[in-house]
Amino acid sequence: MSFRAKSYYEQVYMITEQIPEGRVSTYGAIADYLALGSARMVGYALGQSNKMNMPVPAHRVVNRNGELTGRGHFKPPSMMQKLLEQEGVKVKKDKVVDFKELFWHPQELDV
DNA sequence: CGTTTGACGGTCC
DNA sequence: CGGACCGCCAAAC
Repeated sequence: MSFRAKSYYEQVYMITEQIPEGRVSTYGAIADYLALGSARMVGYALGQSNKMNMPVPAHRVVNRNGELTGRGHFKPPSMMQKLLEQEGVKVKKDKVVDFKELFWHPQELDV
């Protein structure tokens, strides 16, 4: 996949939308794939995604530790965990269970 | 164009 | 285990 052309944010949105259901990715992984900014850029971009029309599954993006660090930005902070569990991702104490197994790297798109 | 702002990551203590 | 710091860098103001 070779996006480029759009702003850094849009690239983040597109990548995030490609995250398969029941899988999770990390800010760092996305930033690494884009090879542009750092994990902060991804988190910042996702923050804007809320206000956009595109239904970006931001709940599938967690930090490199598998923790739902961004849950505080959802309407009900518990929504993030709820959505994940609905997709089959078990969450315990704000952490994704078997995170490394469910971890999805954007690089999968190139393959 | 300088300053502020982050949903991170890693290190240090 | 958790708090303090620093580095990262695009976008909004």
